Amino acid sequence: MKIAASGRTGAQRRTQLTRERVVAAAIAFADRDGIEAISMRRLAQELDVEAMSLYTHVRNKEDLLDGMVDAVVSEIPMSADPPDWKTSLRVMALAARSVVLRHPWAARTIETRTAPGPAVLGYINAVIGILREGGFSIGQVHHSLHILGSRLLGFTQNLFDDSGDLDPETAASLANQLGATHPYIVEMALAVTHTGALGPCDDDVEFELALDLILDALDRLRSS
Amino acid sequence: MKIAASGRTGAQRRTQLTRERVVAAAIAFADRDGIEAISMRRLAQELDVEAMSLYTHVRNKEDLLDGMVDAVVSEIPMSADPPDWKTSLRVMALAARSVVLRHPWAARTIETRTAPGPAVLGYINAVIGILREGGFSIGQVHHSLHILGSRLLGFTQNLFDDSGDLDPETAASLANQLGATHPYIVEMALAVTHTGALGPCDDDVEFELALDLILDALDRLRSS
DNA sequence: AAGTAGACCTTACGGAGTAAGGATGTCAAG
DNA sequence: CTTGACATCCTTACTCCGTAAGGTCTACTT
Repeated sequence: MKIAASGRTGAQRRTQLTRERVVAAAIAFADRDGIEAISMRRLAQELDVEAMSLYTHVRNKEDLLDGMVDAVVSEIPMSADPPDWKTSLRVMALAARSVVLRHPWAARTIETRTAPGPAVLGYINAVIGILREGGFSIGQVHHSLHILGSRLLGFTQNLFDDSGDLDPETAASLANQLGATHPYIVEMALAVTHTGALGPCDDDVEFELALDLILDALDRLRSS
Repeated sequence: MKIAASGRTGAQRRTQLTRERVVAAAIAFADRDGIEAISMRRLAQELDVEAMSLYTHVRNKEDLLDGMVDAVVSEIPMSADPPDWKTSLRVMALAARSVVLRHPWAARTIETRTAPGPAVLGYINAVIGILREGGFSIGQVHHSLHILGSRLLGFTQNLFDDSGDLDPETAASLANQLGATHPYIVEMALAVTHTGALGPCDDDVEFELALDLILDALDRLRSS
């Protein structure tokens, strides 16, 4: 019996609420007032709606954050025809950085995500693809991802960590699904299993390898 | 008139609550149940005390987290007499990593801190000291910190960001205070000001420089 | 004995996320 | 035109959070 409820013709109150509109509003809100300003109630207010209505389009707040991150990542342009791997990667890293700088909350939020969305998968697939096409072996690509670290976003670290603990059945079906659109990710993921070409990822040796590469780089910086 | 309150002789209920005990309990709790399990109420329960009692020893929850991070950083051993800069840094990075791995919540929590505690300051001072003694110029040290990035903890990024926006007066007194114990930090901080030897830090060029160094490192990795 | 200071407790407030269920509108089948 | 399924949005209510305000108790000083 609220005025607002009876004064309009139901669903077309203004424009239909959708997941996209909710996520977009959340991003704009976070850009303006910071990520900690986002609560379901306040976001709802921003959309001229009650808090619980958001749950029609978003499973919960975590899901909302997932959506925000994925939307931001999808802003990163991907060059259609890449030159050599090095400039491709360079351009990509700079593009990613500029996008993340447009959304100051993004870097921190990305690091708290656990499941990658479609845009994130596409992005990672592209990165791996650049390296593979550039002549890197699977093992070298794996090392490279560890070395690049958060430099091209930050969620690459934990991406393949769980690939070991799902049964072979679902793993195979998942690989088939992804294989069509994200072949490089599947190749990488399959290599980083107990039975794969690389075996399970040993974070300790990866860290040491990356560290030594960087220390050598510092050495060269020193004598220049 | 509660039983718990009258059944003991006041302050020596078990052992006095102190900031150290509160922080230590919080760390143990977070190690066991994850950082998101920590609430003032639950932590108080863990210490057999009411929530508000914690505020006698901790300004607020942020202060508690600050304390936790600083305590963890203080666990990182620092070699008394360093050999060459490269192995010193290597040992330090590996030590830092092993400490952070003992506290899975630490990496993420560190990145949300804004003000460094004494242990963090000591740690950063030691890192800069290693590089300076190793023959790096101030500018080279600055670049190195950007390149190392989160590899030796993660909070180095934003440390000097605010050094520009405090008036010269307090800056000078602060420099004097710190100078005795943390000379390398002061040297670095003074260099990264508008009037300092390096001028204000341009994050964009720092990022590009670090990126290019890493891409070159990948290049060498590829042909090996 | 009286006063002071500090450690700890009680109560209470506003805000968070979200479970459960109700109202209202759209639309297809009878 | 009616009916009923379905989606969207709202209402209410619950538990938990951080912490402000003020009370009580103990130990120590004077």
